[in-house]
Amino acid sequence: VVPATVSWSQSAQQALRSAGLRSGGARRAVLDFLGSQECCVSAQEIHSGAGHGGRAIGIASVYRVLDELLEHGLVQRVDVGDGVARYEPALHEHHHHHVVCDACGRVDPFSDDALERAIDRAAGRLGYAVRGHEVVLRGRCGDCRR
Amino acid sequence: VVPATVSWSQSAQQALRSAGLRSGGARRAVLDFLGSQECCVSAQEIHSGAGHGGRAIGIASVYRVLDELLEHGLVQRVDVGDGVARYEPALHEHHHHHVVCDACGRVDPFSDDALERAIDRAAGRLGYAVRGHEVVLRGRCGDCRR
DNA sequence: GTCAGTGCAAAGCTTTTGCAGCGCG
DNA sequence: CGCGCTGCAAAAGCTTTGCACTGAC
Repeated sequence: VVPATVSWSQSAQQALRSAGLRSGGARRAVLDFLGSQECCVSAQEIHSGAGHGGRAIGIASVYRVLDELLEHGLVQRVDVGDGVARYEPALHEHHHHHVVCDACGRVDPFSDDALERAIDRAAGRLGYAVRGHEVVLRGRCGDCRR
Repeated sequence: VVPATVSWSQSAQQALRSAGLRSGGARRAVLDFLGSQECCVSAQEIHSGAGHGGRAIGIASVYRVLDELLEHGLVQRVDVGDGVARYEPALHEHHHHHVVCDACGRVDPFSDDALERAIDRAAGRLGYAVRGHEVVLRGRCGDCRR
């Protein structure tokens, strides 16, 4: 699935450029890092994991880039209930949700087509123009059940 | 639906007592306030809305009581993505989820049986012992669509 | 009388904002 | 070569913790 992730950071960069935004080092570093991730990551993880040319980027830039990406619908914010916001690329081909372990904090992705259909049907019955959704399951992971 | 909410604060109080916890003024005030709410409320809202005998309760007590309630499964934590945690009584008869307006921040509850069934089925396929879940839809409410 | 519960104040975290300077287009 | 992007540092929330005191049992 490497091709898909690579193309996300590229198409995201293009989308921002089309929106009239310039491309600086910090933004490129955040895009590259996010595109290389399997699942959601926190702002702090992006901060320590992303860098350009050996130099670290400012934490403020991380939050600013994430804000832009959110506004353009290029990333999805994920809130698993531990007080830190996580973010992941909005890949429509690999749409998924998350299970969180109450004991160790581990987060795993999962996907389910029937669940998606049920959500779409429920969303249609509300007085909202629904544009996105998020499902979080909580429980104990295999390791913590022992 | 008043009877249901009244009984929640009472049964929650009883549950805590059974767990060997004492019953102080702050805890009773938080329980009464939570039981009287229609939907999820933030810790700050509980702090300003709950009081006992004309005296306000400390914000620290609010968080401590919420922690106990969470540990005993008596409240559900709700995270709609604005950075503040919200809480509501865990009423198994009135289980529901939330829609959030991206524009004005409004939060509305909704429920859907087919959605619940889809979640249960999906949860059964994971290597987790799933004990709870949360669904958040995002979009524009009727007022903000104009 | 003992010890959990409480309130206040201070500390800890995540996230936001102000501002001077660099660098993309 | 102007204006947006960046980094640093300070500020702003929300939430947690320490501590002395109150009050439930």
